Amino acid sequence: MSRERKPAGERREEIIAAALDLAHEVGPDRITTEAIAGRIGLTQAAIFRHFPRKADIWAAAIGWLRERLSRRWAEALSGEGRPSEKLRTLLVGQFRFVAGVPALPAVLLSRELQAEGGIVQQAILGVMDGFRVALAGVVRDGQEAGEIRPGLDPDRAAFALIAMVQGTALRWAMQGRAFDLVAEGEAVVDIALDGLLSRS
Amino acid sequence: MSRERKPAGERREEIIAAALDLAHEVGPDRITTEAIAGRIGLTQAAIFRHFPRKADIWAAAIGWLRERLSRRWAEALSGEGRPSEKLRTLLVGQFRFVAGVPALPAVLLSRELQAEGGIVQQAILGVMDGFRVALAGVVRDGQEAGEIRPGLDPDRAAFALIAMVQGTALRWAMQGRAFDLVAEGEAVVDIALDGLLSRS
DNA sequence: GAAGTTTGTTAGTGTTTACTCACTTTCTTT
DNA sequence: AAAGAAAGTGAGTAAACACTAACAAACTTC
Repeated sequence: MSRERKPAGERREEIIAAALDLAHEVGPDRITTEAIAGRIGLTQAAIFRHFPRKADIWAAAIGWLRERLSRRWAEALSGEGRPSEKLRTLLVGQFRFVAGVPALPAVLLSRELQAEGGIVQQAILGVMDGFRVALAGVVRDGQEAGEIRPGLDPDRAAFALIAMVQGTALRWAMQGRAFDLVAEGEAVVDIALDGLLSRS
Repeated sequence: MSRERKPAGERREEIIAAALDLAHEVGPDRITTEAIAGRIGLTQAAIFRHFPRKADIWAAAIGWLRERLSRRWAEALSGEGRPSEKLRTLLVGQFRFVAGVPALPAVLLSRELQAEGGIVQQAILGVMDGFRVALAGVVRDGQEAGEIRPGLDPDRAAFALIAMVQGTALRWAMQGRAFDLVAEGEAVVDIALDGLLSRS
């Protein structure tokens, strides 16, 4: 009495999407295989045909996020524009991404993905560190171009900027996504960048 | 065969402390009443003598945190010093607090405390908003004293500063508390405040 | 078009977990 | 010292959950 039958790749995507949706709605640690199955119209047991263990769903979801994030950064970095403009693009892009995957802040803190000996967690941290290095590079470019205050440690500045983005996303998550994250994010980024720029 | 017997108030404190410890160790949504009981040397059933439902433990824990946070802010605000110094004290104080209650970031995002119709969540948001208003006030003072750039919306600046603090705490939590939060926090705060100050 | 593979179902199983109940032991009050 | 309240124990229950096993129907391949 199978209602619908789809190729495995497609079903895996559906399962990952459902998991991320549910992470947003009920929290990453509250998701059951039953809920995932229900959302895409399958029985609970069918999930295990595609992911032998529940933790594998998280590993796959993280991989999915990782890929999209890296691609987005690469695009922004290879683009044209002055360093200060690039910085803004990169940071605002982060807000756009989080707005599209609202579960992200909660997922990052979830212990669910410390499964498999924290390998998944390590992968995330690696991606984030890549972003930090990229940001620091742009800050350095900006200093050489005379656009950004010279007496500033680029790495520290990158940490501060990332913290601002993530902190704003955290507040957004805590307030039940009650405000427009991208608009608020732009305002915050503008204040932060203003502080970093050389003043004439 | 009761090993030890303590007055209810004391036991409640112990339970709250154990819950916060465990939230740090295994994550807020992974805590079991069994684990709490084990940590303080009681049987699981004894927990329910002090908190009829598990969610009540969270409500109490949040109350505990709320009280300490408010007290800390009040002290910093009533102190002496120029506005920029007060800002620094307030922000660094936050890092000290989080370092002392490392579970905090994860607890804030946990769905566990959306129990009781989100009343607990509302309380948290209220406290945080109080902090934001206080910060904005100090920023305004700083502007009037000519210490802080005038063309700046104090409320926005307060949001940005809080985001920086919370974002740094988030990173600290994600990295398994692997660096000295207070030291890192001071560095980040210094960069942020530098950006806000009037330059001579 | 038969054989094999892939994707799904139904019906479980063992474990974990919040919570209850009847009873005991310690502390307090008079 | 007796009575009553407060704090704890031991044993259990129902529900929820990840995961399994045996079978069925749909695609693929030759």
